[in-house]
Amino acid sequence: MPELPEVETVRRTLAPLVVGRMIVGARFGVFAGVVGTLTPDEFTARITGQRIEAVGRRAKYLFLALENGAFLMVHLRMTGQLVVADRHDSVLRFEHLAIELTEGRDLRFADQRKFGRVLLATAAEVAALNHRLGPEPLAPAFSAGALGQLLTRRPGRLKSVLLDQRVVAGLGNIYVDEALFRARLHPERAATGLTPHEVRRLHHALRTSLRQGIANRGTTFSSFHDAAGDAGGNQHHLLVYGRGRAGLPCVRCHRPLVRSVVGGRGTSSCPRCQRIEGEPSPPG
DNA sequence: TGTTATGTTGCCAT
DNA sequence: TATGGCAACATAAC
Repeated sequence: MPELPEVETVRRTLAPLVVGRMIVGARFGVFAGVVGTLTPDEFTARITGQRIEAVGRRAKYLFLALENGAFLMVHLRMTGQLVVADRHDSVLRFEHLAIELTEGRDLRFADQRKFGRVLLATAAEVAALNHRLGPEPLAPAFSAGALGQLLTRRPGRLKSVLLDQRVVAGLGNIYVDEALFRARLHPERAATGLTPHEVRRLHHALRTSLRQGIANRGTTFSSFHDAAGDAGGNQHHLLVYGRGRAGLPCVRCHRPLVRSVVGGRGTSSCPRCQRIEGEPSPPG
């Protein structure tokens, strides 16, 4: 679930709940590997006493800036959740870490599949990660021309290239499928073969899909919740994602959507509106 | 009850 | 070096 709009939704709900509060301790569940290679004691010792100064996002990463210049770098992967709760609230299902804050609050990290991580990172490590990632698709500098330049250098299928975080950062399976449908582009088109007009359509579609996701506070299928524990609403506004398997009708041409596998990822698309060759036909 | 799919990404082989 | 497949894990649905 957590792609750029979901992570941004967590950031927005988390920030007012933790910024300005100080870390006073930490508790661990059975999976201590959630913090990487540090032992629970090391992790706890290094963050205790630090005030949380800001909550930032880059791609699908969240960064909690600590006053000593270090960062707590969080990646939710598939099923990670970051929730603020009261100290005495019951342990969450799949809870691996509780960072204890002032005023009796906890920042809890839960993750059914144990892929997510809460890592303590230096500013240099954060800068290195930032350097490895492609541009933020909602940043003002991310123009259609910039997208076109990135795509011309990337062989491979369009969907796979868009999912590569080094090309554009923050896109995932949901929003790529949504954007490709909006742009009427087949996911298996060669990324280098788009016309300038198609690149402009894709650029607009990406930003529209992401902005809609944020406006709806993220897409919740099962596990995604914001830092206050609330589900998102964007699942009610998806055009194609998850709809190909059942062959639900295309909202544009009303013919059945199809499911395929592209780059190992389940993919929903409209075989009529998203053609591999040439311009798609008008609806009807 | 076994098989398959799931929002991500890093590793390994080619 | 770039790309594609798969594993990491737990669960739900078929």
